[in-house]
Amino acid sequence: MGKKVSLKDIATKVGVSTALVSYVMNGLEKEKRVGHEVVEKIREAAKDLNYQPNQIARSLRKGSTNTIGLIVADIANPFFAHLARIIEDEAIKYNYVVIIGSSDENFSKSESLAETLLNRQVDGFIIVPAEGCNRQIELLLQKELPVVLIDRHFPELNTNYVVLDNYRATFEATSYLIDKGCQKIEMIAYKSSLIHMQDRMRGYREAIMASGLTEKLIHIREIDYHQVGEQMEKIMAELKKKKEADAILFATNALSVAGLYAIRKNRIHVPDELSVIGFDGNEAFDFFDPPLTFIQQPLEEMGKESVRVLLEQIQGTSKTVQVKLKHELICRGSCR
Amino acid sequence: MGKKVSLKDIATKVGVSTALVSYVMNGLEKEKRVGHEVVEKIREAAKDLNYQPNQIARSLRKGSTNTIGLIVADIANPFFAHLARIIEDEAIKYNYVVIIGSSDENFSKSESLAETLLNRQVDGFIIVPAEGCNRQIELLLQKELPVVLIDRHFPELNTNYVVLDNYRATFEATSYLIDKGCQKIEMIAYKSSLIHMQDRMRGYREAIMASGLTEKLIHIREIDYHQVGEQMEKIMAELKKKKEADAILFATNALSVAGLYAIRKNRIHVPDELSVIGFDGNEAFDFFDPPLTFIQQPLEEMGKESVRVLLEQIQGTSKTVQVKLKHELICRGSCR
DNA sequence: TGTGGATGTTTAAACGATTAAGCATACATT
DNA sequence: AATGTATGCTTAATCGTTTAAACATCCACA
Repeated sequence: MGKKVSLKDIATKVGVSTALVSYVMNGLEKEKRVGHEVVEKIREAAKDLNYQPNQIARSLRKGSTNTIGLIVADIANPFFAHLARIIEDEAIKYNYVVIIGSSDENFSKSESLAETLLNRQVDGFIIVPAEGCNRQIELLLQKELPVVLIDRHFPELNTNYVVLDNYRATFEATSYLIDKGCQKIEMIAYKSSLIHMQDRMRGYREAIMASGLTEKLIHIREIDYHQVGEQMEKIMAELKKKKEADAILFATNALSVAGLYAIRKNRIHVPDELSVIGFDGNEAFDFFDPPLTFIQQPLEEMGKESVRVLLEQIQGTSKTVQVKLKHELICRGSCR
Repeated sequence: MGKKVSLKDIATKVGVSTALVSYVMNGLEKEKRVGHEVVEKIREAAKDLNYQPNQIARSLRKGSTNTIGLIVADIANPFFAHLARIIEDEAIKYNYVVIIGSSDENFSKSESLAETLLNRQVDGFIIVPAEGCNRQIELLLQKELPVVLIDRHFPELNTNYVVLDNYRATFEATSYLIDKGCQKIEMIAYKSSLIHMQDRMRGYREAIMASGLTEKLIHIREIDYHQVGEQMEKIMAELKKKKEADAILFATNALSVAGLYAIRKNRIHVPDELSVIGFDGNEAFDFFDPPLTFIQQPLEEMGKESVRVLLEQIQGTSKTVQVKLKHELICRGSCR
């Protein structure tokens, strides 16, 4: 491996100490009063030798790595992939690099990921926390590590977060269905104590109550994260047979997609037989027949904001930032 | 920030030198003949203090970071997102971490990404090279940096790569269309000199020739990467009007999706009016009506293999590994 | 002639780990 | 008693930066 060029090489070539070279490389030549000619020579030598600073050495010395650890549920999920891309682009603007890990909604995987990233001295975390991550997040906070939660948060923990106003999103989506004349609206959600899921359920529930419909019409199906396919299949088969619902509201992107598969398989006609609202944009929604009406999250804003907040924390603010963003209901043909 | 625990802290607590602690932490207690009791004490202290090695310091000293740099075209693209996930999972098994960057098919972005990653001393690269990256790849090779190209490669460069057998994929897909009775088959590809695109075109061309159809039926539309939407729109509108094609073969995932949008917008009926074959699996393909027939790449294999090859290179093999994987044609309703 | 302030440069410690080389002791062998 | 060797531990250099502190000139001014 053709030996890398170091500060020392430049110093030797120019005939000065490494300190001067370091100053010049960091643009401190004014402040540190480096002579004009020397500055020139160093610049030239650096160019000649094609010097590239060793970030590892720099990190060790400075105690910061300009690296962000990003933990998502699954980077293969388009929602998180898109978010990751936005975060990556935003981070690089500030000379930060992102290391991504997927937790699969599993808190012990999440913990071990965080440990790995910590050992690599990331300067801060952006985390989509899994169920049961409370303790892990608390530990990070105790160590005074900059953390921003995203997509979900823990109401009992005083953390920074950037999330959707989930309550409002499902409240409005449900109200929309009711306005369209739906009465027997079911919600399909994950079985999860996480606040984003709870809020989505609450929005649905309260929209029904607020509309004057009877409480008996509240019907939430909670699906296990690891058995989405099977359970969804069952639900849809049942719905088809018993015709006990006239609308469905899905609580996440993955659930929506799985639901659409099952709807199609059971030949349920949308929107005649069933009105449907999905969560998060997705190409699959566009090609479903009819195109799906869905709750759209402001991904761009969410990603950028989370980076902004994190960098602020890294810079050392003590104030906690909690952001709730507004959804947009994209109306298309899947509601009658 | 609650000061991190270092080797020194353990050494002090136990009353030995850091060398011994390092040996024990790295499981060299046998080889380096560390006393039994001391080993115990060190282990205990490490546990008590919850010692976590500082990877940065370790990297600086060892000259390797256990980090892989992954450069893809766009991590928000499901194809690359999925690939990234597989690579991430595989890498972590070997205690490697992955830093991902998106080049947007832009060679200068790709170069600056590589530089950023290099400064962070990644041990090797897995790269989906953009057009014009030849020079960049050559430079990396000159520096004897482990590199594995993926998805595409440069035939003039003797690099490691793991790619699809693209020629065969489109050859067989085209033959399949011909067998089904299609005669006026068009291919929609990117305008690109990259070998994967060229091979895909060649497969299409030669399949037509091989089938005895006239050369005049070869018709490839090359779309600019940055104007996919507009150009696709035009093409489909034209096809609809002039009815000069009875089948279409898309050359990539993104083109397929864009194409499907345009097909739908122009109310072209598949497969009656037009048979269609897409590239790479995608949820959108499933919900298109009818579900799309497509060329499926063995993503899992591609990702795992690329990591395997890269780690081999990092370990210091001199042999070059070039892998071509076989596609699978997933037949569904989009070809008459 | 000495004091003080610019100006320009070097020295050396530090970050936290790894590791070759050296030191000390105990014991066995001749 | 002298030598060899196995055992157990320490020392200190090293990786490539950063940066506080010290040092060395030069010039001005009283």
